[in-house]
Amino acid sequence: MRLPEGVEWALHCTWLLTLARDGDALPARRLAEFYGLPEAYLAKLLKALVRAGVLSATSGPRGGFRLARPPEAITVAQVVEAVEGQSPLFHCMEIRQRGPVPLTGAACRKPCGIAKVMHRAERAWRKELAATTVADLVETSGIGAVTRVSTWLATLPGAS
Amino acid sequence: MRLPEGVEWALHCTWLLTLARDGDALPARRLAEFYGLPEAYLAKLLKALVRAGVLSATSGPRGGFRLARPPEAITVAQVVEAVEGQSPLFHCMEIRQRGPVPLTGAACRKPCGIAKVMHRAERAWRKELAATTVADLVETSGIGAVTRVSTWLATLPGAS
DNA sequence: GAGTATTTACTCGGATACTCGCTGTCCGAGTAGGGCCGG
DNA sequence: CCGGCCCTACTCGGACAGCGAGTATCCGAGTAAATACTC
Repeated sequence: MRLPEGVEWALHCTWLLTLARDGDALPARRLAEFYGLPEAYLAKLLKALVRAGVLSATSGPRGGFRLARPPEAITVAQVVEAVEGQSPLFHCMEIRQRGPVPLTGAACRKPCGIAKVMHRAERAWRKELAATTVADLVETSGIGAVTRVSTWLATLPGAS
Repeated sequence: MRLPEGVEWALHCTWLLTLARDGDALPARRLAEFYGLPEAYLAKLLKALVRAGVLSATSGPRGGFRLARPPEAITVAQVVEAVEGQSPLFHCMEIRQRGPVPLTGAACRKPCGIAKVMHRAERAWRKELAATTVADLVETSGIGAVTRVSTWLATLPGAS
């Protein structure tokens, strides 16, 4: 099993938009160009981020995407959930209720031990993702990564 | 994204084999019957558990699967990895090295902040899975689940 | 009855199709900036 | 020169194909028990 690659793209783009939040909005065309990604599919992901309230979109010339909230209020978990949907990694199929001797009734009110462990692990995973904000990502970015973005932003047509 | 359903099946079967470890080996046919699962596909998963050293298989009449190690020495993480393969949930594609202004050289020796967060979260996930053994699952099982298995095992042809 | 060779039925093991979600793509609706015209 | 109108080009938004991992399945190799036969 593997997390969709789009999660990584969404995180990188959100990080980039944080660095550029004082300037104009960046269209999907530019973001895809910067990271060498397929434009149309990246637009699909950014759309999901807009629906989740992480980004805001502007149509028309000089339009594009920008952060909908300050980066301190955007966690990595929220970006992941925006792309992935909020479906849990583990969904118990209740196979204990199947077969010739099904276990049903009051015995199944509580999840089984396997589901408990999987859910506990998933909570630990999400907790770590929620503990880091996009602002934290920017702060811990290497100086090389930041200057790389600044240099590229300066080459854009609408650079101030 | 969703974990494969086979992970759940493998965990339930390992748990069941722990309860039955004093008796005969259980063939995939019986396990699939008990949980109402497709026999051939379950056999494929059990095969993976054998390759991982979690189960041992015996061919021929009265053959089947049993635990290869005491249940205290089998963690949930090992069962998950046996089925899933040990590929990580998040694999950084290094998109920072792509595009018109690639970031290459010494700046990419260390993983980016996004990869760090994802890896940290994944370690937390695996740590929780490794903290629980199959023996723990049996101990915390409800009495209903245990009696259900005992009742069913008694109906088997080779029941002692 | 005991031992042995044979038969038999049952098991795992690997190789082979099918299905759904992630990936990738397209065109249409909407918007805002720029250009043109008239006053 | 200034204001208003129109046009254009650019953006997002939703709907439509392609591929790979997961799902499902089959048949062959191997084994151990049960059987039949012989002594």
